Amino acid sequence: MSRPRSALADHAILDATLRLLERNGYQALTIGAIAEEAGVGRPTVYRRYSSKAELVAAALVRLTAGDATVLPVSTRDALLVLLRKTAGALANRGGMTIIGSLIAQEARDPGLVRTFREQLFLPRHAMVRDVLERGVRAGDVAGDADLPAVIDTLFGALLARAVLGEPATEVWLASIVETVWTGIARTSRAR
Amino acid sequence: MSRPRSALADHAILDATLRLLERNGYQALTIGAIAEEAGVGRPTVYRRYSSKAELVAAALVRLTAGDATVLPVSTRDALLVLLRKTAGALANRGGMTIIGSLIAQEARDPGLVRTFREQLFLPRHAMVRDVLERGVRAGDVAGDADLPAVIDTLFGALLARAVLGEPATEVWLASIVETVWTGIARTSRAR
DNA sequence: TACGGATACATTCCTGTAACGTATGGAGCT
DNA sequence: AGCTCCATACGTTACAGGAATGTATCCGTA
Repeated sequence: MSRPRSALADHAILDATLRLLERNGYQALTIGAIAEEAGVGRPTVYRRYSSKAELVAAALVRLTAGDATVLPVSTRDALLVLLRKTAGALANRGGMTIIGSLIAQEARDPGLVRTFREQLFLPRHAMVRDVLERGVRAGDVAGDADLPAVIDTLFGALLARAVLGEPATEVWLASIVETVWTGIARTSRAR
Repeated sequence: MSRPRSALADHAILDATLRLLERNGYQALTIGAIAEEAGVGRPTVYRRYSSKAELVAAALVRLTAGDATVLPVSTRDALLVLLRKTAGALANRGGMTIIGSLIAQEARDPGLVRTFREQLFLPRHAMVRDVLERGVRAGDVAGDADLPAVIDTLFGALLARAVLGEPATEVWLASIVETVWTGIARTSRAR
């Protein structure tokens, strides 16, 4: 009734959570460290979130932040743009640290992992799916192509690269799209 | 020089480490829990390994265990077999828990992550690469195909599927190989 | 003789809550 | 609009509880 929660503290806490999550992963995250990083008292954090999982779930939602990029008309170029964008999110910041530590949490806290998938993965999947479906209608993409499989290979390549610890360079991104686009079978490559 | 270390305890410790690693991930792993799971005193573990990282690194080496499967002559079938095998290793046991938790450890312990890559990833990559190169020589695979990119898409698809929390069914495996093999571009699919 | 299991120990870290005094902003009145 | 009031948030500090670490000690054993 008399003093509202500080929106500034709200923001600082979620921000600090994301920073530390990228740096050290979920398991190494502590409420105390978050409070310190946010320049906030520890009770202030406990006042808002009753558990680390709840706090992280709230922080993940902020990470979505749809940029709404304008995509090229060419299906292939659109795929490249989307892939490049995701690669940026994975590499610049400790994206793989977040993903890895959350996946490892699956057995102990399935709910958190579900939030993570819904917030970070499904939106991107949907975007690629839209592009592919548009491609099918436009005649760029074969009508019998298995779209979910294509999406898995494209995003998966990013994951594989990150797991190997090598950066997703522009050249590499191009060859991934090229590979998926064209296939590798001799007979299918009209050159 | 009078009493040798018990090889039985050696085995039990490494086994217990792997079991707990699959179940809870690296960060949640504790020396005490390992000792208990192995039915061994805690000092017995400390006597062999001076740190958790060292112990896990030793355990990862045991995980390699080359089966040396006989591969089909058809390049495409060989890829499917290799993929299926890796999918089994990823799903049956908490493979993704191990991978995720180790990747999240990259910032704090790069050495451990390196061991993990060398022990678990590079061997499998090499096998796929061999199959692909054989395919190129046999004329199955286009000579200008980007082999590293192909490997990334194949293994990556497994990772993507696991991150999404969906099982890698036989049908799904087939469509991944089909997709990478054939490509998705309309003009390149000779049907 | 050194290992093995059991137990004990000090140390360190995180948790979750409680207490304190300070600051802040909405409600209600003039 | 300007004022006072007061419930409540805030930061700091402190506390008890739990858990893991790494080492030490004991005694039985190969």
